[in-house]
Amino acid sequence: MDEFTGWLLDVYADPRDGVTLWFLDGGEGARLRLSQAFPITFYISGPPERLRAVWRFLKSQPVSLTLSRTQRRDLFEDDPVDVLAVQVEQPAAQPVLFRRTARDFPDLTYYDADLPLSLRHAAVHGTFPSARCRVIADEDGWMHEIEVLDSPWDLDTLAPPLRILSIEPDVDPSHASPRQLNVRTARGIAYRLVLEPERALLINLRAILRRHDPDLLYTKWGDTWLLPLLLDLSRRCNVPLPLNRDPGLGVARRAERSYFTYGQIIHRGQQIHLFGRWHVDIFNAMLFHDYELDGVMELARVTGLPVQTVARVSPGSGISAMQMVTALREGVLVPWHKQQAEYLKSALELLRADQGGMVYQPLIGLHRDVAEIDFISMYPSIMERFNISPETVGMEGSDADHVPELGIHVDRERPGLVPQTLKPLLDKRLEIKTSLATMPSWDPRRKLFKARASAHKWLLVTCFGYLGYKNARFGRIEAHESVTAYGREALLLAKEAAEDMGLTVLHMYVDGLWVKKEGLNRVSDFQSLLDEITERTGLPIALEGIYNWLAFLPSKVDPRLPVPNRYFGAFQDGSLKTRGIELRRRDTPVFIIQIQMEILRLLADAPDAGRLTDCLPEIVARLRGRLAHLGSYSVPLEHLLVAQKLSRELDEYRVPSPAARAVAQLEAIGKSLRPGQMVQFLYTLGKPGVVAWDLPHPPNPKTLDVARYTELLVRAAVSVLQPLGVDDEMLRKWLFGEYGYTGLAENQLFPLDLVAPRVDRLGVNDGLVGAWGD
DNA sequence: TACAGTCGGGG
DNA sequence: GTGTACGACTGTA
Repeated sequence: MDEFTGWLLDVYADPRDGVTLWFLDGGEGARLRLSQAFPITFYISGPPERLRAVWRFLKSQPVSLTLSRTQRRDLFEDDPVDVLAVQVEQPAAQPVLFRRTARDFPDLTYYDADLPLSLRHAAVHGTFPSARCRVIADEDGWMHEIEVLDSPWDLDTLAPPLRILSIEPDVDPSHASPRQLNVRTARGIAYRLVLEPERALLINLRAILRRHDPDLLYTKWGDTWLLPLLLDLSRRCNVPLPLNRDPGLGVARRAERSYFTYGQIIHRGQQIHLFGRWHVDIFNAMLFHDYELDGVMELARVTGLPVQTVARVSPGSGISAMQMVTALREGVLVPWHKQQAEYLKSALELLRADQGGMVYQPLIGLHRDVAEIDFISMYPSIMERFNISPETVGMEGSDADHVPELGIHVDRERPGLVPQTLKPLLDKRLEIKTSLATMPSWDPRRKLFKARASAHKWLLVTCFGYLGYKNARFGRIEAHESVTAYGREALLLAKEAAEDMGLTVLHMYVDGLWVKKEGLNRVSDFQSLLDEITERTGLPIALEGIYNWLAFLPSKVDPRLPVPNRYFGAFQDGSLKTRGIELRRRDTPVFIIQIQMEILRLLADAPDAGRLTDCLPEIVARLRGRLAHLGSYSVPLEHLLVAQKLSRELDEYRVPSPAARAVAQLEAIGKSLRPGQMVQFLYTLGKPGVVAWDLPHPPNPKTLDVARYTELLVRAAVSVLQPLGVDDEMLRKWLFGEYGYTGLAENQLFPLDLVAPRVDRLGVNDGLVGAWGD
């Protein structure tokens, strides 16, 4: 028997026997492959005669299994339910057996049937990717004991010394033909491998893989281009390529797909998963740019999902995974999730879709010294504090709480499944943020902590969608309604607190409010309000910042109407916050974004926030410069690209939108794009008015539709100058007239706290801002 | 003018 | 195998 301490890298069902676990030995640095017996149980309920039938069916299957009758707890039932327990000896055989059973007995109810193996292992042994473990194994490679030594909730953990090999082509393969691969180790050893001749490429790459034996292949376009290409070449040239570390297994491919979630279409390229080694394609990973590898590792630790999985899924699946582990540990049955795609709504979708969050009508115009106060992780905090969970809502009890507005009760006595899952997450996020607040800027851990905080943020943001959605395993509509009801109440309580202290509430939006009072403009001035709100609501709250100036914009359709989420402002530290304006949209060309940002920067850096109009001569001069650039075709074409996401197949477009015309050009040369993929194009003169990027011949800059880009520029400029009293006509005169900036008329000079004619205000509403008044 | 198509949101 | 918020805004016919 051998004992060692090391990091767990991976757990997967082995088609040969049991489960395979990979460890990084902390002592010698060896990578060890161990096996473990790990039988899997799933449960079936239904009428007795049907259970007898499925019993006979299962007995006839060529799978080693044990059947028994037992009772288990269904979260949605008061009493334990009678179930047939099916224990399958070989974990790799279970998914196949289950699919076959569900196909032949679709009328029965299945539990614990479709759970990722790593979650079952997490529930039984407390394991998670990169966990430090003490392991006892025999000479034949069978593990006899495993003890997890650290916790995913620890802040300071010893990270495994991973060997990382990054591979990327010299150019983006969807836009050009790569000629070589740049291969690098984390220690800085670099190789350049030309793609042809193919045999040489394979032999070189094989040597590199053997020499460095990486734990992680870190690629660009590895899922969608590189690994499929290498696998294909390897087969054709008959040169085996050890992409897997586990030599007995082939790589796992998952097909590309387009699917709907969060109200929009998403395209996922095909995926290549490896065994005994991770493959992460940073361009096929959702939100990767937000939290990078550190965030991926953190997601794997807290969710228990494999690294290769969390690198590619939305964090929402992570919350679902955590709930499943909680259920498994508590002995609660996990219902079979029939839909594979997740039709979830984010918090913001839900608050608009029905009885949702509080949305207020802001006071249009420019305001000074405004404080923004936000509830921290509002909806998760509410779930945790008020014990909101599918099984606690609607339950009367000795310690039941009354949900505001709804007239239903929430049982506070027994911690719910969802709050139980959320509590450590909320605690850890708070701990991370607290540490970051006191961590000096030079501390090397800052990057790691920031990435972790970002990963946690997304986990918490998406968890609300799972609670509310009826297709979620542990979803229940009353639970989600309770959360939004508590949320509205909290915001109203906060508003009352502010008004009781003599502040004006300019705006409220779901989990934040904007307040001001003459003479208050330091952080300490608002401390008593924060304390008061915390006191009244019991929820954590923070001062997002104090704006030197802040503008709430009117609707372009009806200038009398405010838009709840179209605003921008400059905080006292000089940073900007913008919502809803052109620079926030991903279909806005970089050229336009830069200009809008430049204007905002000038306004944010203005020495006197009370005289922002003093910036106008400089702004107009810069805009004229930009226009001259545009007119002389000296703006880089990349900066003029418009990128839009395809919402449908080309032949489903009923109107030839610019994006559709660009795709048609690409189709004509054999490049087809799937729904959910981005198409890039330039606006050009004449018909068809656009030219797709990625055509074989670069577009002629002289064909650019300068007038159209000018239009976009003026529009973006007016959006941000309008609160200073500059309208479209005025700006055009200054930009295209002989004299340039000629000044605002006396009566147009911007006064402090300029406010548009006041329209009626909206209090609590039904989530639909447009539903009030005429 | 009608309506088709795209966008955001969270920190 | 499934399903598609809602309001603001822009573009086409």
